[in-house]
Amino acid sequence: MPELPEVETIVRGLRPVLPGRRIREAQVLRNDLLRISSGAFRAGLQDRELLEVGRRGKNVVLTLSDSLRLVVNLGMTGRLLFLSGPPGEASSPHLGIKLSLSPPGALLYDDVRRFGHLLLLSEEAWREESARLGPEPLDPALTPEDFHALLSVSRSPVRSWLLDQTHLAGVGNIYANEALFRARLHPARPGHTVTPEESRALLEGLRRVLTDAIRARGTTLRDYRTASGGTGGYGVELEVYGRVGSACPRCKAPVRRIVFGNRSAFFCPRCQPEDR
DNA sequence: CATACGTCCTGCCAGC
DNA sequence: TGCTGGCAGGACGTAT
Repeated sequence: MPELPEVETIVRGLRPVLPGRRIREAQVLRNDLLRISSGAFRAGLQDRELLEVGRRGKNVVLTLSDSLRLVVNLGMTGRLLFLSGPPGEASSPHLGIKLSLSPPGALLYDDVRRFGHLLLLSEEAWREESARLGPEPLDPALTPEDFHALLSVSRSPVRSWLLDQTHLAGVGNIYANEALFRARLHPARPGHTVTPEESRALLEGLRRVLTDAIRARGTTLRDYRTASGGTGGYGVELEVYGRVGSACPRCKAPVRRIVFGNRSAFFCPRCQPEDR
């Protein structure tokens, strides 16, 4: 899916265009993207103003009038697209939700696999949801000491730990693997064996990778698009993710792929030795 | 409680 | 050419 850099890119694309617009009408073409009835969803959005656009972890958070929150989680293949001007026949085969806006424009949610979902929550309900997520990796308030304290109480492989949104919010498989490469940590290292120095390097690597990816407007492997429909350019900068067999950019050893936790992990066996 | 694994869904691509 | 199996950025539910 869209991970933190992709969601942040979408948010930055929507921020200049959504606030100041009102939802004239909501259409639900795919019911299973919602956890409430489409009638309740449509009624809840109708005539609400769009006030703010934010992000928490991998969620796009739209603040509406009456402090309601429309929270969009894009799953693996979700797209959130803004169309300006009068509603054209913006038809995609997997269009799930369409919000018609005034002044004229539209916000579309499109999702091939439909692993994503949209929530319409009160301010209080959103606060509770948000509290279940871990800290934001780019928040300067998260210190290396905090980070190590969180990681070092887990017996999970560090790659799995990074993917757990209750530990840290926003990291997915691409950037977890890239950060581990930069920190020279084997993806299967149990969290509690990671030293303070190593976890400092991991947090630094993670922050560098995430900020570089935001600068490139994210990684488009296949489905991800920015809010205006563009692609992300970070794919060419990936050092290990998806690069089985190609030369490690540091030492030229062939990149390996292993599977655990039902996900692929990519790493350099020489730069990221399992034992230490 | 923490951790591990299968599952949801569709599409694409390599290999036969 | 056409089919089949494997794989995909996520996250939830269930089992242990």
